[in-house]
Amino acid sequence: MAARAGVSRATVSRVVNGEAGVREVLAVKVRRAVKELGYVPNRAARSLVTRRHDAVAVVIAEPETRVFADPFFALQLRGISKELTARDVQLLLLLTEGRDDHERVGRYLAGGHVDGALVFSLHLDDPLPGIIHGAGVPTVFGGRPGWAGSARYVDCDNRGGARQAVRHLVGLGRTRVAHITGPLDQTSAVDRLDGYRDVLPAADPDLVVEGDFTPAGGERAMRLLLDRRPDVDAVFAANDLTASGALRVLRESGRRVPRDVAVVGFDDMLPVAEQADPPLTTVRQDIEGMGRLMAAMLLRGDVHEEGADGADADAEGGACVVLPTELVRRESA
Amino acid sequence: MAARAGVSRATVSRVVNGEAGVREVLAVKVRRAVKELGYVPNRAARSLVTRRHDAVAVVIAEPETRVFADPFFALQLRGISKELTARDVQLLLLLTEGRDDHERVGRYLAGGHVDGALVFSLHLDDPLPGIIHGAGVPTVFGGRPGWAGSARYVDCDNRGGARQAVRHLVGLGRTRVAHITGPLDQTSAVDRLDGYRDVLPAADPDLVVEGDFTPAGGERAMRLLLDRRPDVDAVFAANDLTASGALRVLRESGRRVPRDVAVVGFDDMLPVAEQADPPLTTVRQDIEGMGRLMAAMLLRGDVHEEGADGADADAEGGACVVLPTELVRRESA
DNA sequence: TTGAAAGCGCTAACAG
DNA sequence: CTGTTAGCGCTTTCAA
Repeated sequence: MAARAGVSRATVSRVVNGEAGVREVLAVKVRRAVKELGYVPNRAARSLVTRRHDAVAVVIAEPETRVFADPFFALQLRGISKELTARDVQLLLLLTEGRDDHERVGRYLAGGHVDGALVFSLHLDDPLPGIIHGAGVPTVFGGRPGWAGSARYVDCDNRGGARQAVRHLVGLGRTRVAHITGPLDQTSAVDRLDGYRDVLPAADPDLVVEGDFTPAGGERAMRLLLDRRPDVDAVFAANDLTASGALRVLRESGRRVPRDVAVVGFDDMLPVAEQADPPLTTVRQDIEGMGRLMAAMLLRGDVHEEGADGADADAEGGACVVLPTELVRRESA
Repeated sequence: MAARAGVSRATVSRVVNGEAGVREVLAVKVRRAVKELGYVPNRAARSLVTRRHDAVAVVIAEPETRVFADPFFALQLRGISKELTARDVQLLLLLTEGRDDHERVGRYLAGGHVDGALVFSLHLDDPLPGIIHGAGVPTVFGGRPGWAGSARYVDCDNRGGARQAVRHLVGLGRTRVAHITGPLDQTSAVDRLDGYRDVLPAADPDLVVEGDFTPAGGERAMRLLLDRRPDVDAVFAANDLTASGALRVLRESGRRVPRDVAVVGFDDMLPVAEQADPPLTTVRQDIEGMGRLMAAMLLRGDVHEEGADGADADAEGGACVVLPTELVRRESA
């Protein structure tokens, strides 16, 4: 390689890594040789000396299958992938299920094989985040972690979004606004419930039923709700999947949406929200953007943009970023 | 490390890598030192000399968002992850969208940074598989690739499964059995259609409508079907998502399932099939098992089992494995 | 059975 | 600005 270009290995290295201070003549020669030889630097050798890896781990802690039914992670992953690709950083996927895996992941991360970790852990009592935190690897969490500490994370404004949803319902003149929550061992669900309470602090406790972010959970909750408060005239569902289940039950019960009962979801998961019957009014969050932001934050730099990305420019080392939400009006409310 | 155990680095290496021919006394010392120091071998240094990486790339070529609405990949990924974890092999995720990405991925794989690739590419005209094939990396495809060549792949018996479904419908006494296909630029969709035709070679062409594996596509197709053949008394939908869309339209049209129209799906995607109204009779395939098998096949070894895995033991270098399917009866047919 | 020594392919000081 | 030199941490001959 160096021979082919007629320069020293050091010079090749400088050109390949885009360092300044190489005469253009030589740089050209090197680049030509690179092309001709199809030269690709050996990452192992490089990271052996630089002590960087240009790789980050994405840890998804999910004992349940449920997650996979939800396009949520997939979208976030895609955002992460885009950002990492733009920076030529590799994405290592670590899927866990169960205790043993936690240790394994902890060991792996502590082993220093990656430059950082992006972790998703839904449940408040999950020990994994703690383990990872202890591993001493730079980490950014997806969604606000459950503890009080000072972890860096990216989340959407769950509470604010919930307020938007409920205010919209109230603005429609609805007076018996129910809320089907998510699983309350996840901060996103808790925050959305808090948002509901912000607007309706005096709501009848019977109007709040716990769901689990699935359509089946939404159905169950909606039945219970109808049972306890047949006069309910609006429902804020903790996510679109839940809303779709609720819609089904409302239809079965002979109620018209939005005339009899107005429904608002959360997420704006397109295939769900748009296909719902009627199409769902919901709170949009930029899931893919959150993914990009997580990666950018971990790697300390701005998001590599691809057009005007409204999201949020300032990813610089901030402790946490909370992305705004937006109410999307369709027909259900 | 070597010092701590009072032996040479060479000996440490031998113990760590489980090579035979080290006196047990020394081995014990080394293991103790490893534990005490929390020593983790440096993968970069190792792969620099061994020229292996203990890492495989999972390439998911998907220009569309659609994939992510389908838990299919997620499940397969999980299977892959399990198998790789059992072998202490890292999973690198490569998501692509668009031409540029294809080249990038090709270059990456050709660069020899991984020991192999597991690739998912849905569309027959996708250039990516060819590029990867040309990169000279050991590769196993998820699903039968569209070309005639000799690629290694793991798939389920789409055609046989379709036959099971259609025979079941025929066995129920249905005489006007329709088929809503998947997108016909994917082999799985084509194979399922072929299976339908195997059983019903003389079926009215009007009974076959193209869908796209989504609920929305299923709705559209079902409407068309009802329009063209209002007397249809059974539908074999190319997957569960499609079936769920069809069910909705059937309900709207006032038809009873299965009394008026029997419906069978494909995949046995639990959250979809079980939640459907009525619960879906469908063709089950072991998606997670396919993932495990892909990994096992790539790495040339049997599946690391975790209990009695009925799937298929013989992953040894075989050119391709086609997993059996099973009809699961619920209420829709 | 064990240790000494060489070197994987690269980058980072340091001279020149 | 460029080349020379010295390792990064590991495995692998080769001797002992």
